[in-house]
Amino acid sequence: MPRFAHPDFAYTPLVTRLGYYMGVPAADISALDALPYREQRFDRGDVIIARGASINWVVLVTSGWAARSRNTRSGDRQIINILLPGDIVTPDVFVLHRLDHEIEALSTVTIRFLEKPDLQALLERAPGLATALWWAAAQEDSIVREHVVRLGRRNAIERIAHFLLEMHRRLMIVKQADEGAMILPLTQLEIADALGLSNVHVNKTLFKLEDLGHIRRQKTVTQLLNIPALAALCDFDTLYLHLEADQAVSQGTS
Amino acid sequence: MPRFAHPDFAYTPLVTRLGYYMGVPAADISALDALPYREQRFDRGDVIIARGASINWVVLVTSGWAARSRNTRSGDRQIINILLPGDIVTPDVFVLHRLDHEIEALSTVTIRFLEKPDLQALLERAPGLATALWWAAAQEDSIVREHVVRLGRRNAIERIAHFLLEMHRRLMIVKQADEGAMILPLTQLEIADALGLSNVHVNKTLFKLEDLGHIRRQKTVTQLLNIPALAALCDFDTLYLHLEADQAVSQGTS
DNA sequence: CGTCCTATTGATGGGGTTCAAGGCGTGTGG
DNA sequence: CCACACGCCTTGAACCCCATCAATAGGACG
Repeated sequence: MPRFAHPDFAYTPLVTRLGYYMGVPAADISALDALPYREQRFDRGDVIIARGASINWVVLVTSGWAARSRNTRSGDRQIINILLPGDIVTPDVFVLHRLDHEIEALSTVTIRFLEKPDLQALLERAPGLATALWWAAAQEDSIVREHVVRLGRRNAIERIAHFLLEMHRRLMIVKQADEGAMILPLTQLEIADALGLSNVHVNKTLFKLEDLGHIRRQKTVTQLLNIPALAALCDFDTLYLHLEADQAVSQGTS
Repeated sequence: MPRFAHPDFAYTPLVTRLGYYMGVPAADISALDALPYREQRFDRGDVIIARGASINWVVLVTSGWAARSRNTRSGDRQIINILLPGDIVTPDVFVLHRLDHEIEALSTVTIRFLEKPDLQALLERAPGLATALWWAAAQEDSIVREHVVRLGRRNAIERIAHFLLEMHRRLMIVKQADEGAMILPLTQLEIADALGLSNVHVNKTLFKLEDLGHIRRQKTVTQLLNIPALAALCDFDTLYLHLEADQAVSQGTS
């Protein structure tokens, strides 16, 4: 049974994550944790923000998993992006007045609400924080663009391999995963709704990945037994995560 | 043969587009046109910015069509978003140092390059412009999210209908389309690469839409003969375009 | 100890891909 | 000025990946 690194309790996950963006003083960034906030817990399945709702707070994920999702007329659901601890739920709250999609809890989550004026005042004092937050928002944009490629031009096994690798990388950034293992609190239906597949086919494809010896699953723990093989299988390239610290290590292939 | 509204020659398409964002003084916005710039023409098929290139300019589309795209190892291409006149090619140039996808010319395009410091200085003098540009960037994010839904949970005919409606709306915003017609300088292969389909199936599906009497095609001109029927077919809802001027008119359905 | 949700597995069918061939328009060079 | 090449469109045929349907098993929870 793999052990998981302890989260860095000194900081909120977002502050931990922003540390990946080089060139900004740590003091600027950690000032974010000093802002007054309200926190609320939601349970799996809860709608955190409804589609069409007006948004008036800066909203962050502090713990647990959530998702941006859309429900179609025919009853299908598409998960647009998974939101992990450290993700910004409402990056555009200063310019968009209504949310065009739904925010949904995928596990028990803690959501932090900041007052817009509070953050605005802080950003004027700490311009480095503004830059770092902008980077975080840009990173999510990039993740969504990669999701488009995943849905448009990869088959089921490639989509799932790519998805697992992305989740693992993103969890590592906020110190919520081990080198080769992570906790995935997702049902196969939720993976299916993220990847544009059916739950049945997700199930069969997960077994295919296990039979290949690339992953192992035990309850909510997913082990990545052979990350290079997984990356080769789906042409995974971390350029889109814009982790400058990585650039010396892994140069993009294609 | 439909006639097309004359573009508003007084302004750059981006300035025209930013006029859709209410509550910002027009003087702030039109100051954008006063910035010094360099413009360059590209021909269909040219790579405007290569994947992995470092980005040092604020880049805008002034005329013509371009695309964000990715090529997979197996030789497939996925078009992530179509860039029209008035679109911002590098919204994240101030925080990301390399482009994770390719910018490609889909027709003859004029690309405008602004110096980062020039724009930065202007934004300090005209904060309303900063807000409006942020809105434009947020609108593109939203369009990409909708693309995820389109790829993940819609079939071929719905994808194409939805795509045509989106292109028409976006062209209307920059005064490049008539009420019921537009010029689409795209090959069927390019539509296929945008929608995750094959060119063969795009061809057959376009005929299906014509047989239904919803569209008509003559060379590069595409007419939308029955927009309500098209919208009903694919569950098109403009909420994701965040056009405040529309909100009184069309409330979201689902 | 029933109930509900999730996981699992097999069978069937269809939407879309792939392969292949022909037509059409446009540009280019002899 | 014609011949040819090339890119794009069009159409048919065969196939396949994945959806759908259905039925069972396995927890978690009250």
